[in-house]
Amino acid sequence: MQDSKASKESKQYFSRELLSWYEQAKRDLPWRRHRNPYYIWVSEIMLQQTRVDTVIPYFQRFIERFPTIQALAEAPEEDVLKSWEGLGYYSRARNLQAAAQQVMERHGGIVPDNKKDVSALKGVGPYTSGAILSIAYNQPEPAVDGNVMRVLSRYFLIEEDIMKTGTRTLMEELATSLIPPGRAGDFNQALMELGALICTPKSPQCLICPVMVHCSGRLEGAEERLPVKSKAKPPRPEYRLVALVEGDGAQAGRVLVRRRPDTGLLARMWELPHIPAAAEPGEGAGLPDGPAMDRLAAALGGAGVMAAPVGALMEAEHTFSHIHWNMRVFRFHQADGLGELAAVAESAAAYEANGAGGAVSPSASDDSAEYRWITQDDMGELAFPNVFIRILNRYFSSI
DNA sequence: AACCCGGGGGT
DNA sequence: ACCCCAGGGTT
Repeated sequence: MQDSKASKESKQYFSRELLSWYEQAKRDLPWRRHRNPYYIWVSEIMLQQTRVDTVIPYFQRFIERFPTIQALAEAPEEDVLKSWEGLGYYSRARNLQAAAQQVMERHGGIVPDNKKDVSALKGVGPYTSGAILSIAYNQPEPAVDGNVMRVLSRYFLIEEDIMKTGTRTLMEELATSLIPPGRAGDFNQALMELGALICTPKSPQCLICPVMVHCSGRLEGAEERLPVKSKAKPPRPEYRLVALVEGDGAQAGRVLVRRRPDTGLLARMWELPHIPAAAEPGEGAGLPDGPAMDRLAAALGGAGVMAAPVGALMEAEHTFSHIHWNMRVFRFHQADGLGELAAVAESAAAYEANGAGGAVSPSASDDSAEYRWITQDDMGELAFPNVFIRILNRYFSSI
């Protein structure tokens, strides 16, 4: 094993000094105020890929709204998604509620305290199961996240690529061997706390680090170079045309939104209607405004909404880890006048005649999405990804 | 073990 | 522009 080079003394020193440092340095975080397994579970799900400072206000609102596992299990999914709005990775919210229902049905409303049952909860993987078992139940399970891999790779001078599965297994074994008897919860949190406060990705604060004198990475001058991490694939660009349709008549003052499908990217979130601009970047991305709006109008017509183009509104971007959306937003006005309807029908006909329709936009028959006309106030009840909140807020504040 | 999925904020 | 954040799930 890689860590066989590390002396027993070095490991004992590490665990002892780290724990001692944590006692006086630990932050006062909302989920640390009680040892409530539900709070710890919720916090660990929110903390997946998300910084502590971002999570704190979300955690407090979430616990106020869903104080118990039962309350969460019985809540409308819409409310749970709304409370997650802006945090990202929305499947975490849907999985968390599904898992709360699992806990109600299979475990009498009590977060299970064994690895098999905790790991079976939706959205709970190796890291989160270890975190729950150690922090909530003080069981000697490792909780290896990005912080822990950074700290361990530096202290023990581990050069393996942390993106590889085998490296995480190695880290889990090492982390387990470091847990002081009876102190699993504090020790795991201490590791992560050190990574968050001292052993940071860039410019680590080695001079105030409680374990500096035996840190192999520091002694080798390698702390800035570690951990070794292979680069991820760059996100692929996608170009999308977005419609902001202002309502007319009975819908005056409202904007058209739709709900995304039950599965896949941003599942069940609300958004402005949009269509792919082109298969090839450059072709449709540079489409002149007129043809772009014609294509959007035709797609809206396919969804049963007659709308006349007003003009370009703004551009927006949205980055996922694997996709980068380049969005051009166009303003439309709901058309119920005959003249406008004729114009829409004409552009739709031209669009279909060009044969551009089938591949890039839903036809009337298969666009089963749910559409709604909303006011700015209605945004308070529906969960939108941030990019659409930005667009909607810009629009509503401009009129 | 490799690969895919997936939002946002800090610097 | 780049980094990376208290990862999970599927194949």
